[in-house]
Amino acid sequence: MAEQAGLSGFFEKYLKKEPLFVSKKVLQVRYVPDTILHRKKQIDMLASILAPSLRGDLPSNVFLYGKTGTGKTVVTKHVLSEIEKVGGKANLKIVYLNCKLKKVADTEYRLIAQLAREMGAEVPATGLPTDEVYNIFLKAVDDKEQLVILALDEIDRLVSKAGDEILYNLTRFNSELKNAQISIVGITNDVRFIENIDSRVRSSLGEEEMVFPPYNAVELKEILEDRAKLAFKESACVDGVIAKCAAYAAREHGDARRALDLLRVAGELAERENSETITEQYIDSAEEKIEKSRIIEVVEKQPKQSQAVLFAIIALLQDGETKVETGEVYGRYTEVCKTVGLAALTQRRVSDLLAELDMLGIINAKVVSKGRYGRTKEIYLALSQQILEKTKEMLSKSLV
DNA sequence: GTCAATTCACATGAAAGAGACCACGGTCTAGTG
DNA sequence: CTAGACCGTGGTCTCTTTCATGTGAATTGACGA
Repeated sequence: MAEQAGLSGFFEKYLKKEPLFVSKKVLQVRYVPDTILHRKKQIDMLASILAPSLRGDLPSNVFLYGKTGTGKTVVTKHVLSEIEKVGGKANLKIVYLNCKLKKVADTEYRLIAQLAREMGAEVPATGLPTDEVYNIFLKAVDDKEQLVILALDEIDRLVSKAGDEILYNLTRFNSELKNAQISIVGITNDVRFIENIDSRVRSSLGEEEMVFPPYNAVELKEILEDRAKLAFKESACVDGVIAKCAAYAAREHGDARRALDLLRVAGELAERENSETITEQYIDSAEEKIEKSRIIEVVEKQPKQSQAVLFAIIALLQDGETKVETGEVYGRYTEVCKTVGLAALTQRRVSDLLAELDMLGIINAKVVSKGRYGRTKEIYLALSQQILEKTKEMLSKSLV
């Protein structure tokens, strides 16, 4: 009974309390703000490149470069939606696709299938030959006279998985279409992306190029202030909180997305603790929380084999070493497999799994040559002690 | 002492196989009028 | 007669294995000073 009273007391207090957030969605990744700060130049440029589409002329293909959280996606979405608004005529079709989305557009087949769906055709998830899907797509597009602007976000992911043939095919579309025309906006995080691409494709796809520089701390601060005004009730943020947030994110190559995440989580934490204001201390906890949940989530999603490899690494490193080598890991890994009842993979495969873990930022691996004693990867864990404990706990549970 | 050859312990690439999934078309089966 | 169940074929996708080739510097051994 006492517990219930406590609970209803809690709810009452919760209701009485004025929420910190006015609008949480302003801080979410998907949110496209009305005014985009510090990207005026890019917006103008992209707009002027794409403007011919309003008159029914084919715009040049564009390539946008920039690290994560530098506003590429936001700018693109913004410009495209403005174009859609102004040129609301039926002969302009705008498709935005994120190639990173698993199961949607991360292979050649899926991308084309998804595009075809966007154009109103029905395509099964699998089972058809790829060129068949191409035909369906072409037919759907060419159905009527129209201009299609294709925005492909994180296109580098697609190419790294599916090869650059697909880009070549995309550029070829226009010559096979009678009624419609297609213009492509490619967005990539990888600055060297275009260098590694077939030259035929390069010239036709990269007619125009734009680079998005990272935000610096001052710019980040202004962006955060702008959003915070909308997101929180007045005077929710203590002085210096936003600056700190910006500074944290600026350290990570000026990633605005991360800065916003940080602010949002800090707000949530503050709210949970019934704090009237967001103080700097919440930013610190938010930073840790984000990191922690990111790691745990990533590790959890790994396949069993990969988890076993990570487990082996952790086990080895807890034996007192600060670094381990591929060979040692493989040895330990086979033992882990034996005790857990998992079929052990070849060393070749494990080597790839290690590379993946490295990519995910869970371990740091660096190739070193030790002369006569061979060439190997030196592997360090990239986790703080606290996160490590949690990860290990999770792993041993999941591996049983 | 110097220099090129050797050697280690993997890294890195390419190709191909296995197994899960799925669409499509043909055949079989049972239910219906 | 027909709708639905049930194959077989042929396709994609992911994860692996197999086979090949690459690689950077410590070590070695030949050589000349």
